[in-house]
Amino acid sequence: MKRRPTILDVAAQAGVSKSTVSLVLQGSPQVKPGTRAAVQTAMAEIGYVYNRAAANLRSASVGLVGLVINDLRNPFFTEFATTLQMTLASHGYATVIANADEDPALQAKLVASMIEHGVAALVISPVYGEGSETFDQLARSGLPVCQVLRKADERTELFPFASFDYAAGSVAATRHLIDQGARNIAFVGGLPGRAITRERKSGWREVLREAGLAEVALHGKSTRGFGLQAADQLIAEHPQVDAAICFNDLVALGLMAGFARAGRPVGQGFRVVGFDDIEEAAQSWPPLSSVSCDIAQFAQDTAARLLAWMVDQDRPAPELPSAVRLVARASSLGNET
Amino acid sequence: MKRRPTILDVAAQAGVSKSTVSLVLQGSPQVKPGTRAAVQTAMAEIGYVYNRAAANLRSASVGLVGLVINDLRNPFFTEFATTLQMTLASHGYATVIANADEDPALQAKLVASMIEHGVAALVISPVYGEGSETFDQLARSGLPVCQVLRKADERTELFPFASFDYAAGSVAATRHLIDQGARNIAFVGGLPGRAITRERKSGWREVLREAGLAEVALHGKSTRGFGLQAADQLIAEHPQVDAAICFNDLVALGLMAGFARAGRPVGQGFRVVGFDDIEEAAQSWPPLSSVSCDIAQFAQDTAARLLAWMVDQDRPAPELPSAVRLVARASSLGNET
DNA sequence: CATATATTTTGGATCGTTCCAATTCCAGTA
DNA sequence: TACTGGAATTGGAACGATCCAAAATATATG
Repeated sequence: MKRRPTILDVAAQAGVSKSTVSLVLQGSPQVKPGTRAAVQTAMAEIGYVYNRAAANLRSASVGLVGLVINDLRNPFFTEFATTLQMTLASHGYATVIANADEDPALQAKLVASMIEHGVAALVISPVYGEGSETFDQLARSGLPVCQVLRKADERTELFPFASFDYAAGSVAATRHLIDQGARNIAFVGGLPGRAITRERKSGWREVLREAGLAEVALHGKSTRGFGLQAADQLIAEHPQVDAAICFNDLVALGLMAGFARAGRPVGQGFRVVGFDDIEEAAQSWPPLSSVSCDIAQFAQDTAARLLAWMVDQDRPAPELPSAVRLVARASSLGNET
Repeated sequence: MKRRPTILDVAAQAGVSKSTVSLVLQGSPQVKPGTRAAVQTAMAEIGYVYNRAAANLRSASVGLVGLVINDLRNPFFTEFATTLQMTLASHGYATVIANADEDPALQAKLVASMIEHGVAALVISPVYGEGSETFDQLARSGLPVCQVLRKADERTELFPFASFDYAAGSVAATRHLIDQGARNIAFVGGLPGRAITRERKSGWREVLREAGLAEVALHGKSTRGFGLQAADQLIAEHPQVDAAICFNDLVALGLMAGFARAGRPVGQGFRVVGFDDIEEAAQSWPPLSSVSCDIAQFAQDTAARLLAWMVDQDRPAPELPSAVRLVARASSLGNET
C-alpha cells in the first residue's frame, strides 16, 4: 500500500498512543526523553511526513503569512519580499509570496486564495485602483493586514500603513542638486495621480518654488524603458534642463542610458538622482546618486511589527514613515572622474 | 459568536443539505441552477469563506504547486517565477514561491515545509552542493518534481531536468565575436566546477581551439559587482583581450560599466556578449548582445509539462534542452552609433 | 396512469491531526 | 503496605470539508 503513514502508524510502530506521538510532534516537554527517542526512531523508520492540513483543521493557528506584491519583477520589491520571508522564517513562520503583476483582478484572486489557505496574517504592497472589494474582503476576514510601500486603502486603522518618508527624501535630493549648481531640475517618471508620485514630487516642487525655479515634469511608468524614452523627450523638448530627479532608480538608469545614447553622458553638465538606491545604483556608470530606502531594514521592521501584532495582539501605528537618506554619487556631483 | 461559518451554516441558511453546498462549491453541473443561486446567496449573506485545509484533508488533491528558487533576486529567476505562477494560475493552480537564497539548509527547510503543506508538485531551481538529503526527501515523497535551469541531482529519471542549450549558445556567441573581428576572447564569470559554467564555457572553448586562439577565463560570482571588478582585472592583467563572453547579463553589464569607468567604453574596440537576454540588455548603453533564453516561454513550457505530469501521469523526458538564440546588439558589433 | 429512467439531493462515514479530561505510572511518605 | 500527588500517557471527541451509496424528485416512455 502506498498510503502516506499517519501518526497512528507511528504510534503502532513505537508502541505508544497517537496522543503521545502528537505531543512529540509539538515538542512538548512532558514526554519522557526515552519515549521521545522511540517515537522519533519510529517516524524515521516508516518515513512519516507531517500533515499540516489536518493539524490546521483542528488547531486553527497556522504559522503561515501571506505576501502579495504588486510587481515582483521590480528588484526593490523582490528585495523586500525575500528579506521578509527570511526574517519570518527565522521566527518559525512560513511565507507564501505572490505577484499581483499590477492587476487588480489577479490581486483579488490571490488574496482570496491566501485567506482560503488559512494564512495567519497578510502583508500587501497593493496594486492601485479597483482594489476596494479586495480590502473589504480582508476587513471581513479579521486578519492582521499590513499595507506596505503603497497605500491603496485609506482605512489605516484597519490596515496599518508603513512606508518611507519620500517627501523628505525629495527635499534633500532637490536641495543637493541646487547645491551642485543645477538650475533646471526636471521630475521624471511616476504615474500621475498616485499618492506615491505626489509624495516623491512634493519635496521637489516645494524646494523649486522656494527657490523660484521652473518646473518640468515628465510622467510615465516606473521602468527603465520609460527613462530611456524620457531622455529623448527631455533633450528634444526641454534642452535647458540640467538635472533630473527620477521617480525611481530604474527610471534614472534608463535616463542615463538614454543620455549616453544621445552622446550626452550624464556627469558632463547633467545630473541625475534616483529613488530606492537599489544595488545596481552603486554599480552603474556613472554610479547613480539615489535616495536610499533601506528596504532590507524596512522588511525586518515590518516582520517585527507583524509578529508583535499576531503574537501579542499589539497593533502597529496606523501610519509609520521610515527615514530615508540621500546617497550622493558621481551622477549628481560637480566633478567627474 | 465570532466563529467562521462552515458549509453547515450555509446549508441551514439556504435550506439545503451540506452535500449540496459542497457540490456548488466544486462547481458541479448536477445541481439545479435555482438551488445553486440560493446557495450562493446564502454564502454571501453569512460571509462564508472556504476552508481549504478541511477540503484537502479529505480529498488529498490540492491545487498547489511549490516553487523553490535558488536566488529570487536574480531578475532571470524572478521572471521565471512570476511567469510560472501566472501560467499555473490560469490553469487553476496556486503557486507558492520561496527563495532559498543559495543556502542548502534553508532550501531543505523550505522543501520540507512545502511537502508538509501538501503541494501537489514541486518545481525547483536548486542550490548547488549539499543538497542530497533534500532530494532524497523529495524522492521519498513521491511527488512530481521538476528540476529547472540548474541540475543539482543527477537522477533525472526521478527529477526530470529542463534547461537551455547553453553550449550551442556559447558556440554561436563565440563565432559571432570572431566574425566581428575579435581575436582574444575572454570568458568572464561563473563559479568554477559547476555544470552550468562548464556548459556556457564549453562552446567558447571548442570554437577557440578550432580557431587556434588563446583562452583567458576569469571566474567569480554571477553578479554585476563581479563584472565591475573583472573589468579592472582584465584591463590590468590581460590588455590584449578584445572581447568577452560573460556568464550572464549581470556580469556583462557590470563589465561594461567597469570599462566605461576605466575610460574604455565598450563598443570602441572591445566587444561583449552576455547570457540570458534580460530586459535590461536592450535598454543599457550600449545595448548588450546576449544569448537569449526565452525564459517566459520556458516557464510556460515548464508549466505545461508539469500539468501533463500531474494530470495525465505523463512524465516529462529526463533531459530537455530548450533552444537559445543569439541577439546581436551594439555591444558586439563592429560599427558604433 | 404506471413504470422505467434520469436528474437532484441527502445523510453518514471519513480524512489526520489536536485538544481535553481521564487514566496509569511511579517515587516518596506515613 | 497503603496512600498520595505529580508526571507521563491515553482514548474519544472534535475540526470542516469531500465522497459515496442511497433516497427523493423530476422526466420520459409505453
